[in-house]
Amino acid sequence: MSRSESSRAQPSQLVGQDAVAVELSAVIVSASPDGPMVLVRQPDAQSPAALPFGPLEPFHRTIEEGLRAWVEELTGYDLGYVEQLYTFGDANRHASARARAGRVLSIGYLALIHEARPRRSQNSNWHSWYRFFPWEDWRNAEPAIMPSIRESIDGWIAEAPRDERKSREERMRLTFGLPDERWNEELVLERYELLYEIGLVPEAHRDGASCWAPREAAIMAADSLHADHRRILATGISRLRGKIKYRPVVFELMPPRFTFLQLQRTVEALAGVELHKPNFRRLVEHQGLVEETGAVTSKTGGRPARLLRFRREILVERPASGIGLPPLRQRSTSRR
Amino acid sequence: MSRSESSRAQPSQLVGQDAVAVELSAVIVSASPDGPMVLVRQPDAQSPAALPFGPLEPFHRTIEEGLRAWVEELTGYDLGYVEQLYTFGDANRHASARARAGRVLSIGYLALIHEARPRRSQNSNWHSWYRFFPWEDWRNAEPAIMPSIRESIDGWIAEAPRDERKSREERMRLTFGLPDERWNEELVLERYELLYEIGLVPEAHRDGASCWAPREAAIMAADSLHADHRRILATGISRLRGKIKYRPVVFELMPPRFTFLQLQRTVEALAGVELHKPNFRRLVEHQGLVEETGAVTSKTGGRPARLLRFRREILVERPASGIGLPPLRQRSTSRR
DNA sequence: TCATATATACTCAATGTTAGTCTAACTGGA
DNA sequence: TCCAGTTAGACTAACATTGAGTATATATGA
Repeated sequence: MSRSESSRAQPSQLVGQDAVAVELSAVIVSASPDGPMVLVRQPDAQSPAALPFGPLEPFHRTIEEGLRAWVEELTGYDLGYVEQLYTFGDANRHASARARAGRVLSIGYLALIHEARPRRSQNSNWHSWYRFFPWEDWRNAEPAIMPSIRESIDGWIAEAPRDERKSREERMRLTFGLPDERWNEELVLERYELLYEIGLVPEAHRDGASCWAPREAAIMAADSLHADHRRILATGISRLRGKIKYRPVVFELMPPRFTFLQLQRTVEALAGVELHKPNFRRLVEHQGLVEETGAVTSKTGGRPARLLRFRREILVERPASGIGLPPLRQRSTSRR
Repeated sequence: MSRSESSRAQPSQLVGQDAVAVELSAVIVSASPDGPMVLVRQPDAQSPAALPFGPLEPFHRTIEEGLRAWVEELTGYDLGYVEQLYTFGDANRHASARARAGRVLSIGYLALIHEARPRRSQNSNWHSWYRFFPWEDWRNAEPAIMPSIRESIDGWIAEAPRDERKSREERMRLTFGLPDERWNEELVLERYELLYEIGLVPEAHRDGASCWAPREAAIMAADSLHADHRRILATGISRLRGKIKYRPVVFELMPPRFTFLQLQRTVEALAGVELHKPNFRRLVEHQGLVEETGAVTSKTGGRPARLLRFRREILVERPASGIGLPPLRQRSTSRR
């Protein structure tokens, strides 16, 4: 910080800095009967699995257009709904940044599509996102991996220096909700970051972060991804789990016609929690999010279900309406 | 798009691209009795006013650290609460990008501070953010500038090609809430973008965008800012207005001790709408956001008010609790 | 035909919200 | 000293929303 203030603050001074590589990565989500899926590429057996990504090129008119172009080229998908997630730039979290001692900015995007269309590339595959975050699926019961996570975190808390112990306990309680707190499904990124810091995910060791846990402890069923792509994916899941509550984005994932239960199962799959059926129906009806097509389907097993369609008009009527998961509502804590 | 897929998808390919300049800009907000303030710099009489900004440098360990360093150097403020807003990269919205035909990425951050501390730099000044967005302050009445905005937009709608007319009308209704819809205070960015597209803000002409309105129509009391800084500011206001509803961020702007009414006035100033006093008090009390200090103050005019302090514990108890402005609650639209 | 599975409708208590009114405690000026 | 003005703070009734449960309808398949 030696140069004078005024000489640095001018836009023209921006030119001379070291080259920055900008990488665009896409969390492309779809919903299948088996749960929420994310598109992952593995160009060849040597490379690690990765989200579809590519560098921002000079001819891309906007960042989003650059992302769309890369996804189209790599996977054949023509994206519909797209939103920017976050720009990451930690030097040490990116292999190629470490290798060339430069900086890589990683701009993450979230895209939602109907899975129906065929994919072009042999290298792209849909995976349940719970493959990468097995501790995030609480639909049926506590995930099988939770006890071992809890045990590791308990160890990390126990070995804390005295002054840090309480804050570690609180961080565990906040993110993983244990033992007395409820599960907050939106804190996907916060949970991942905690596991990363402790060293329970393999990429923490790969990145050379100073970890509490030994590399051997970091097995975990969770597969890791190229660079910071698992972090970007966590950001995408967090964002989507939050957004379905106040914007009608689920419908980007639904087929043109669907039943109430299909819609509920999709929301549950995304949020990783189960919902109360009658209340869910009432909410969706009450908000004017759907309308009947008149058709019914008998493929559901029992009584035939009405087929619904999304009321696109709602987007201009009340764009703020969403699905409103009950579990996240605030508990009042009266403190008179 | 000519090179083969696999050769482009590797991280090592990121190196060779054209230099990208990365600019970090800060929307630094504080609350004064006169309303919400934002820190704006004007290095010299020739330069346009700008948010504090500077390039990302190789020695910045993270993007956020780079931002903090720039703000510290330019303004003397040591930022507390900071969050990333968005990364902008439209080629034509940035003067220096046009000048050198390269790309400028603009990463915007939002920072909240107590105004109390003195500022170091002569070039930095606090301005009400409504100076840059006079149409956003609906606390007392409809802003004085609204009629002329409405008139211009009406003209833009009237001159639309037939097939586009309806969508223009809906866009106006959504963003500016007229004539029948209610005002949605969160759509700051959407409103600004509409005004930009129509050509009612001077920077649209400066950027050479193809505008409906002639340059002369774009006077508007609103002062413009360097590059896309007014867009970044709009993003920051939108984010903050949304966030006070579900996170206790207002308290970052409050002094250590404050009265209920001070808190309410601050929230109102940020949101640009007025609130119902008894309900606001009940909400804040009920959420456990504050506790009494035991002290009172008589400086408020009438009956002495109790001085409150923020309960920091709430951050670990329920980080999701916020102030919850009534005007944005959803209206039910029953459609049985 | 009956068990079973799913779809859909209805109920009810608890809780939260909206929009008010009413009272309390201070200041400053007639 | 007393009253008008001003702000603080308590209370309430009407209404809407939510959480959790139960009951009924219409399919399939043994």
